[in-house]
Amino acid sequence: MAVAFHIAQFLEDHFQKVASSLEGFGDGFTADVRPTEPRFGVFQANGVLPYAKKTKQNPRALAQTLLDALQLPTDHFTAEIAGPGFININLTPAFYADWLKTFKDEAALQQGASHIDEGLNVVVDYSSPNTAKQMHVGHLRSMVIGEAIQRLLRFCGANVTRDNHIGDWGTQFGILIMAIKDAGYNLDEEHPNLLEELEALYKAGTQKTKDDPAALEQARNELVKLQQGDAENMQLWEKINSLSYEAFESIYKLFNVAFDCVLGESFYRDKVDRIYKELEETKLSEESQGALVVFHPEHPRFAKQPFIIRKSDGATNYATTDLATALHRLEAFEANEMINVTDGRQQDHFEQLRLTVEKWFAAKGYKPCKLRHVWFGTILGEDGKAIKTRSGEPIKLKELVSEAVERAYKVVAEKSPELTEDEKREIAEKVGIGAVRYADLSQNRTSDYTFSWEKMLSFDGNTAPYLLYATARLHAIFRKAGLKPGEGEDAATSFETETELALARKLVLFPSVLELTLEDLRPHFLCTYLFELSGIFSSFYNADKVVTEDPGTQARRLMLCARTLNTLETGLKLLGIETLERM
RNA sequence: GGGGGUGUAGCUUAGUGGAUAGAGCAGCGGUUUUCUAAACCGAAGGUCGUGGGUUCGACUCCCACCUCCCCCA
Repeated sequence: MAVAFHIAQFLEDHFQKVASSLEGFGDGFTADVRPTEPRFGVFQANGVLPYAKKTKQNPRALAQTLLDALQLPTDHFTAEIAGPGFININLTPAFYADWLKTFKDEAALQQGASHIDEGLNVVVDYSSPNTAKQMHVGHLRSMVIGEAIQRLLRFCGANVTRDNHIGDWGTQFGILIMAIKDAGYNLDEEHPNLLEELEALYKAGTQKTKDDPAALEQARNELVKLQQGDAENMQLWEKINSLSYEAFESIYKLFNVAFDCVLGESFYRDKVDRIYKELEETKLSEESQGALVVFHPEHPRFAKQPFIIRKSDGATNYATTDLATALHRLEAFEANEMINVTDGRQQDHFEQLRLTVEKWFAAKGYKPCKLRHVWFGTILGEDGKAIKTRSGEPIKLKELVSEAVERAYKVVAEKSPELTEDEKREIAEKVGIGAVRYADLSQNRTSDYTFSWEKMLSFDGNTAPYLLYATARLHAIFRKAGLKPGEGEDAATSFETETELALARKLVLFPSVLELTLEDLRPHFLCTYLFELSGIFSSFYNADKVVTEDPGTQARRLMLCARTLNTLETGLKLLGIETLERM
């Protein structure tokens, strides 16, 4: 019999199948198999309890009936009834060995996971900065969480389009173009700090429009000219955008992020007429106080609170562009799912968008598409308020990264002075950026979290350095043994010690964690798992010597090390974190 | 005013209706002639914001209230 990748799923299916032909069980029964605490076993089926209650049967007797009928292969599973009617399932050392031999490397894990989201065409919209501005700490979470999510989906078999929806068509361009012209600023010259300078110009321009009504008028004129396609303003706008894109790329390179599709809001500006036409003809939109809006009568709030798709002055807005974007994604990518990764303040907007798109697509007979808003909380400073620099500006990502790398470098230089300068630099970069990234991903995305250099760069606790250290130690074992991971396992004897079994147990739970992480697109579940795995490995490492006299013992421990390393590296890769062989 | 989020140990936090609420930091006590001690082991620390309710079982679901954050007018 082939070894199941997702053991909990396999057991669930098996329980269900057996129960369906069993007296005492009927339609409402679900076995509810899930990982449990080590002291109870590997998995626990809780479903008998509520079912017995519902059908007025004795839960323990019912559990016994089910257990008798299961006929699980005893060399692989042991099961027993506990407490009021839980069924605890344990795995045998032989099963662990079989599973670990089957799912031996990243390709095998991916193969196992690939059916989870097979056939799903999903567009993930993340990062999405505005041009003419530098990326700052407010852009961190969307980029980091979005990247992790798209990697997870891809790993699990989805056909993913990574879409960076750039804010390149805002009203800020009126002021900016005015300021550029006033200052005689030449975009064709070399500007090492271009975006900083544009930001300064924009700031000065904004102030000017506040002080001087003539300037405000001028800014409006520049915007109108741009929107009408004035050659000079278009050229300025294009230049600003292309230079902004270059700056974004340098950040993406640091964070190892790339996109399949990079389109600005401007791309959709000739596509909004169709939106108006279709929403009007399907009677989803209506005029309200001069604006074109969509109400959702079935919704407690959006029955009254309008989704404004054309303002009373005729201007389009985010809603219009987002609707056009949804249509484009449906038609260009045949998307069945669209994911937007933004902060939680936009929940209303995306809920209205979702409702509108669902009704609109249905009315037009388009293929239905699931819109998901993956939102996240705020990054707080140590004072408990949204993080800022001392002067009150958001922290630039560029500066955040240099500080992270610099801080990591200091630690590396102190802890591992024997490494070459190049090695220290490389380690500092991976540890620094990995730390920032992991700090963000390891917490529930819907919570706000407190940013702390000390905590994220600490080598204790649920941090990137701790996980990276575990991978470095694993590499060291193989280096010392003169083997590659995966080699030297043939003579493996049966897992024996408590720490070996604990490690094996954790390793086979990887698929359950993938499933959990994917369900709500919450990467912190994967982080918690990797942290726990590292902890169990560290205990094992401390208790059980790998390179040892007995060939059978050494072989089986090498196998555990190779799988732990593979799981850690695969998991970290899914989070977008680069791993190390030494640190 | 309406809505959303949040509240768990001194601090930062995890927790899928399931058994005795888990971690990490800080503080306390141990472990190294042994594959990286950036580690490991142990003890201590909790009326899970408050009050009700549903349930065999509630940090988890429902209702009310309170705190802080945010969104919409």
